[in-house]
This record gives sequence, C-alpha cells and structure tokens, in this order.
Amino acid sequence: MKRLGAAFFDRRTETVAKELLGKYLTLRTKTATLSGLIVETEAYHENDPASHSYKGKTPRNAPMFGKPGHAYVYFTYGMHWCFNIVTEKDGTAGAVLIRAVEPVSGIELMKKNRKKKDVYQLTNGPAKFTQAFGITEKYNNMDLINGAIGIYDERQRMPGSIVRTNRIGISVAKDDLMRFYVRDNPFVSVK
DNA sequence: CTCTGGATTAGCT
DNA sequence: GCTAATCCAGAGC
Repeated sequence: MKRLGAAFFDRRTETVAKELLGKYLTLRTKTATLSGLIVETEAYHENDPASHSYKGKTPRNAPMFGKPGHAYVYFTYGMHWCFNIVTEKDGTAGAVLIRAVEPVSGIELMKKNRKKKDVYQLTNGPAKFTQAFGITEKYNNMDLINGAIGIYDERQRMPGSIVRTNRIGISVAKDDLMRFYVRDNPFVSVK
C-alpha cells in the first residue's frame, strides 16, 4: 500500500474526485485504526456557485484555499461534520467531499460511534462517515500527507465502473456533473 | 444586530 | 414523503 503524496492532490478537483474512488482512507489514533474504501465523492471547484469558496476566502473556508492534501472539515445543519480533501495548488480553492466509504477495518468501533449495527448504515453518507470515524473540527486543516489520516493506494485494486452524476443536497448548480461513485457498490449513499 | 438557510440524518406518517 | 433537530456563516441593515 502506497500513501498518496501532495502531487496526487495538486490537480484539477474533478480529476482528484474521480481518482479517489477505490483508494483507502485510514485514520490512526493511539487506540484504534479505522479504514474504509472510498466509493463516493463530490468535487467543489474554484468557480463553482455551490462551493463554500465561491464568494472568496473567509475564516471558515480558508483551508480550501490552502495546500492540497490537507483536510477541510466543516460543521453544518447544527449537528453534522463533513470531511473534504483540499485540491489544486496553494492559493486556488478546491476540495473533494467524501460522501461514502466501504468499511474495511475498525468496523466494531464504527458501529459503536454510530450506534448502529447494520454495516450498510455506518458510512453511506457524508455525516455518517465522519460520525463513524470520529472526525470533528480537530481534523480541520490536517495534513493528510503526514498526519493521522492518510489516503492509500493498493495498485492491484480496480475501483470498478465509475458513475458520474449531479451532486446531492445543493440548491445551486444542481445539474453540474460533479458527483462520482462506484457503480453497484452497496455503500454508496444514494443510487 | 438580526435573519435565513444549509455539501444531513433519523424517525415518523 | 415530510420535518425536527440545533448551530453558525454570511448577508443585510
């Protein structure tokens, strides 16, 4: 398993979103290792009306304008966290929202964190995934190249056929085809 | 300062 | 299908 470096993330947001499918996302703490295979992503690029970065840099969205390969974690709907991976060169906004993963390791801890026992309900949504992994503001702006969360590639693994479609839960740029998921994977949030 | 609505989810009808 | 939960960023005054 090879850990992905900054060069992977320092590219067009859309390209990174598509290529993240089939990669492993692993979080290591002192007491546990949680890992999942990324099966659903969404791209939010610089000149995108649906992106938090659209109207310019603010304290909240600043990580999106920062270094590629860092995390952008934000709080929404008064109760949920969403986890993004920053893309594009330093100074240019862009991020990929991780919407769903297929649980690989640490499944018992995910069940505990989610208070659910059905494995299909653990990580099939952006806020379900962060809850299962225990991701909160602590991880905002974290370096994913060297930090506790990393993205890993297992070369032999093929992600399968990729579906490209419109994003979920936004009110502008509804028809932009910026969502990507692995066809027929049962852990995708919405078919 | 006040107000609006959100890159969601769970639970009910 | 509908909506409460529950906080806060961003916009407008």
